[in-house]
Amino acid sequence: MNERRKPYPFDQLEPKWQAIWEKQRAFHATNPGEENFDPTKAKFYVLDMFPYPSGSGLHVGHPEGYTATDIVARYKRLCGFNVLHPMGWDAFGLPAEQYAIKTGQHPAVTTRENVAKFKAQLQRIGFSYDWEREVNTTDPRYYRWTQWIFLKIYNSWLNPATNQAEPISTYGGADPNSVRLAYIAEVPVNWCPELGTVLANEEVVDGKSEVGGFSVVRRPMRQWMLRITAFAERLLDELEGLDWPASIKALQRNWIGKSEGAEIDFTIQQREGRIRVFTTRPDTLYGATYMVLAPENPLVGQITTEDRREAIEKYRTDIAAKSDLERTDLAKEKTGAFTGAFAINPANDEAIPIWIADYVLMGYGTGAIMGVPAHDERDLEFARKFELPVIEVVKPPGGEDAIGFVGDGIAINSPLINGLTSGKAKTKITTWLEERGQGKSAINYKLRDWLFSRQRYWGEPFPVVWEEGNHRALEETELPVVPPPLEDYKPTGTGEPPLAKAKDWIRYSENATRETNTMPQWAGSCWYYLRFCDPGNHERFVGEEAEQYWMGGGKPGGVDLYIGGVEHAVLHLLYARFWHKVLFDLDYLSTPEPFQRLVNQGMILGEDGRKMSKRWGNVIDPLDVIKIHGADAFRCYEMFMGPLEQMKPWSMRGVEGVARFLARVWRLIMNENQAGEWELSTAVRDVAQTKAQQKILHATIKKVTEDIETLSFNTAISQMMIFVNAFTTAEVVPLSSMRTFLILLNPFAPHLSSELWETLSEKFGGSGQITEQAWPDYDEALLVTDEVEVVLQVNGKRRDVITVAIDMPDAELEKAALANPKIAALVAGKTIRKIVVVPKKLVNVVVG
RNA sequence: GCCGAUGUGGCGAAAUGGCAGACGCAACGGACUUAAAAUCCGUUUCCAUUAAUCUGGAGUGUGGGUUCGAGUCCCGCCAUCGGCACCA
Repeated sequence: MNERRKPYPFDQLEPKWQAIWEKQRAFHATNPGEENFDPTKAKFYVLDMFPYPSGSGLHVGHPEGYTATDIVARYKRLCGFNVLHPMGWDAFGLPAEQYAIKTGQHPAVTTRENVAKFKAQLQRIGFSYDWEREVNTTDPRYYRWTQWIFLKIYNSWLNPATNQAEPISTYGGADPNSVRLAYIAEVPVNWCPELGTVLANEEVVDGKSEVGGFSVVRRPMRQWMLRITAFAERLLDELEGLDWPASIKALQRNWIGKSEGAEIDFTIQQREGRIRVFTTRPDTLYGATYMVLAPENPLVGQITTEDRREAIEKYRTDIAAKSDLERTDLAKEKTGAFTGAFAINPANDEAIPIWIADYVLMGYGTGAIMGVPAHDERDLEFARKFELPVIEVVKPPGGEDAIGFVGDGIAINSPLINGLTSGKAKTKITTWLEERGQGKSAINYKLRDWLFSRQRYWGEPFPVVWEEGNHRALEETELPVVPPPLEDYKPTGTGEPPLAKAKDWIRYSENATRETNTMPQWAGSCWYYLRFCDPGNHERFVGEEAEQYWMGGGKPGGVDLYIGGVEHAVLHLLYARFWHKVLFDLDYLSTPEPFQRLVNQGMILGEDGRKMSKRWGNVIDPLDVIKIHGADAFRCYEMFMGPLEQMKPWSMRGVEGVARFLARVWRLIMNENQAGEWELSTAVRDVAQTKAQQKILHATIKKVTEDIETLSFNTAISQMMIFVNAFTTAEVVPLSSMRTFLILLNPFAPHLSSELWETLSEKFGGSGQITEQAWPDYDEALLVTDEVEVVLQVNGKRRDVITVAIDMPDAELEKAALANPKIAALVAGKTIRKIVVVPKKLVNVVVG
């Protein structure tokens, strides 16, 4: 009912300091060449994954990572670094467009409103972003350069000789379009006939459209593709040197999906031509008793015999009607059909039947496999279903059953390689095939080229026009290509993008029309970290000097710390690395990798332990928390909950606990007078610290410093609590202890510490705000005391503890232990086998 | 199935191979108060035992191992979570 009294006036001092910081440009990072730039300072670039500004505003998950980076940013500034800590908006996307379809309101308007809301929320939490560097991917001044980078990609190719992206002009072949890093291809997309539109994968749930639940089919359409597969090997290799979580590296490795093996050519019986298969187990070639083509493989029509044609066509039609989900259902039985044709196994010249089956995918390898049922689970299942022969060709090392054994062993029933281990057999058979022109070693990747076009309105238009059926890139001077205003954002229903409705806009010239597809949402986020280095540059996507300073400086270079959610583990982080490498090859960038150190914050669950969602009614709004406890308490609680990377449930009680801690800090320095006003406590005096106070202060400096470096914010806060607990009972609170402590607290609770710092300065003097101070050093010598507690053990079990001089020699410690009555009693009558002495820690007496 | 992560009090969690449970929440007891809130002080892993805050034992998912000593290192198993999934 009646509002509870605030434990300290955060509702006044927090907005006060936020206004001061903004007015003073306190967190503005200066670029080389800018006024006040200090070349003696080292740079530190700490970055958040910028958000999509949705209509519902922030939830408590967003500020978790943001608070972590803010603490690091504030800490590094106090340590004397020139810190780049920016924020922006990844604002192209579906919700704004769908809202536009419903209401007719232009997505730009919706976006502007949402951005304002997000920004106000972030500012209320007191993040120290350099707002002068704010970027928005939907701003023409931004996406002009997104389009410019597309032109660079379009006008490049990967030269196999150098394994680098080079301008297309260095390509000597006849058809440059066949090697461009951006190209056009007919690829299957998710087409929803009911909605009359193409859907992104994320909009398809269980084979149905997310909206309406209509069925979605695969349909080939003309699409822009980016040749990311050309960089597969480098994306894989250069992952190694990055300071990223092992799990994220594993996810990317898995996504790239490198497989080493061989391509083997099988001739077709009584017919011209060959069928090429990819296998990771060329050593099992003698066990290949049949061959399977993907149903969509174009060879199927050519090789099928007349008597089998009807059955094959029926099978292909059935498969085409199936959704991806039905097709990949692992629980279902294997299906397939015999083509009537036979292939010749190059190892033994035996004829083996050629089947088609949907367990072979057109999109991986060559769309054809050799069936080795004895040593592949899927092939075995298929062979059993259709009664095909099973020949064992690998003997397991452990003597288990050879049929169904998929590991490495010894080759058998394989004249050329009998007796060899699987590894050696692979090499030998591959060499043998190579000599006869029937195969070669090969590497395959699961990674596919990036489908880069969308049939959407609210995205970056392509800087491309079409002339007589050919695509042509625009000149850089023609950028930005701005989308036309539309009255109706609905999909056309024909599969043509909404931009196709803008008849005037499409007409580029007499005989050229504009590309009407737009880029996917990932485009803008592929390079935003570069734009932050120099957001106002009108001449270049990022100035050379700025790029070299922020991305090139420092030891490995790049973004020094990047924090964000795991959901971007593969897509955003892989796409951005890809673009970065293209630009690096083309000499626009200083480093081959964008993000040196990556950390994923764990998800924050609701108080009920479930994922926060409207459905469960367990969503926490940061502003509600801030209203009751203040932004500093909110920040500190987010960090105190547990390790940053870990998933953890929210607890309002927990917030109260942290708020109590901050109130204790306040009351350590402030006192409430008779009139109910806060004034500086008379206990705070400019006196020397006691030895004990000095020790705990230095222990706190050490712990907080180390914990910030390792992002262990929860234990840093614990230590500060210990510090405060130790001082609450003190009758005299030394000024110097408080000043140092406030600097340590500043990155965590910037408003409170700023206010208290100012109050102390008013009374005792002192220069500058807390944000202008230097991070304190600790003195290791002050941490040691004259005496230490040494644990006494018998056979590894703690029996007593004694206090001794810190420098007591081992021999004396041993003596003291044996003289201890408890130890003596336990040792009496037994043989002492050994005595382990750990100086300053323990003595362990081993008896037998 | 494959890959990855995680298992510690009533709860969130701490612990360079060296006193398991720091810090916080909750709970209980006390001080202050007419009362409550707030604040401050204390207790709080479990079992047994005790007048006791003594004392003894057990204890970090589970079974082994290495070690004077293991939450921590090694091997096997179980459970939970996340990702990928007919990728030849």
